[in-house]
Amino acid sequence: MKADTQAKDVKLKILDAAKKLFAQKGFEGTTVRQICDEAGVALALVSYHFGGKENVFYALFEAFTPEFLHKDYALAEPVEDLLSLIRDFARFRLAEPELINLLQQEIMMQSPRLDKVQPIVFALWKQLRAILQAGKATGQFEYESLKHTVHFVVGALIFTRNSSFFDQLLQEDGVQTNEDEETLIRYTSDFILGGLRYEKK
Amino acid sequence: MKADTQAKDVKLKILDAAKKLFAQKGFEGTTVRQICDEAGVALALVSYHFGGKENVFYALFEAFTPEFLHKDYALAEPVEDLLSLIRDFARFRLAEPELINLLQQEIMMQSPRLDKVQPIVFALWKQLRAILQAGKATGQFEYESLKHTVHFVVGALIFTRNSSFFDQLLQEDGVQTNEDEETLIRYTSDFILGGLRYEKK
DNA sequence: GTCTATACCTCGATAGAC
DNA sequence: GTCTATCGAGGTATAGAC
Repeated sequence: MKADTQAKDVKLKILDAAKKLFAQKGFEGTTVRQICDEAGVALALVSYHFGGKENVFYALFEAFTPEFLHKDYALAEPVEDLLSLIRDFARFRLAEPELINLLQQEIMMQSPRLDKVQPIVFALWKQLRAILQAGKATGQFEYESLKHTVHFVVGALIFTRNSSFFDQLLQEDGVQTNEDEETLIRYTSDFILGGLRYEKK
Repeated sequence: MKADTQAKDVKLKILDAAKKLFAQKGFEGTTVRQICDEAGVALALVSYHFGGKENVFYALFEAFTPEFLHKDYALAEPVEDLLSLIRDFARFRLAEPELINLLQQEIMMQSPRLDKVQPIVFALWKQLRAILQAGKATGQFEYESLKHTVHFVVGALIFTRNSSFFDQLLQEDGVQTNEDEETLIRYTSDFILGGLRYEKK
């Protein structure tokens, strides 16, 4: 019992460290040593608990995959559904920026590890795709290419991040830092709905 | 003379191979051996011609940086400027998808190599930022947060790519493959201008 | 379960023949 | 200028003490 608890703590410490480092330096750019140092545990424990660096990666997504990915949007109200999806995704991105970051890297480089993670992302994007189709059918959304529109929406959703790289360039305006979750969601929804030519009633 | 020509060929072969591999597997995930194999040259030549793997990376961006980044948009006509920028970027992305890919990876993971490449990207985004501001001043663009809007636009611009990862999911509709450059540019412009609530005259 | 010490491999870079 | 052979550093994974 006590042993189990200790093990869980260590596993969690490793996962947290790996999440941070993978996002920062990529999977290949991160060493097991760095992970264990960051976690404050011995080098051997990654292999002991996970069976290798690669399995840490997979465990990361199993542990942190959000529940909303399994949610089924009704498609009866495409606008409402899209707003829900934007909100769900924005919240996940705010809660787990490193995971989004890492995922985006892996997608970009078509990593071999993607095979196992693909279903998770696909679930979300298939829903987005269905919502966009439904919205076009009801005449509420206007676009020509479904494929490209999914790209645009995903791009807008995923790229909105607090990267110091950007902030260097972009901080120097209205100084509206510390905006809350709801504000960010509104900005995102406004832009995307505009891109879909949805007219607010 | 002949020696120079040969050297140039080898350097170019290495750059091409590195471009492809870096985009595919990331900088850290690519080995010098892989680069040389892909280029069909001996292992030692990366060090001989470039002085190390890291310098191959920098040479890549010096060699392939597009001229339009140095273009100055007039800002008298924000809509026209934005359309030009979208067009310029889309063309670059179609011509050099690997470079965009690699750049995005590096940005995501805030790589130490970014310091030397940062100015290139900043040049473009600063222009985008200025155009968005100008368009808001003339009342043609409508948005609340400049910072987030830049994010959205960049996201839409950068994420539109022919990735087999996406196509798996998205190929199965109108079967409008092989659309040309102009069509892609129109889709992108339509979405972004919509997001900015620009009303076509 | 956790640690240290180490085996074994592959990395980037270079020396030296051609 | 280009090659092969090799060095030293640093990678992952594991054996064995505690």
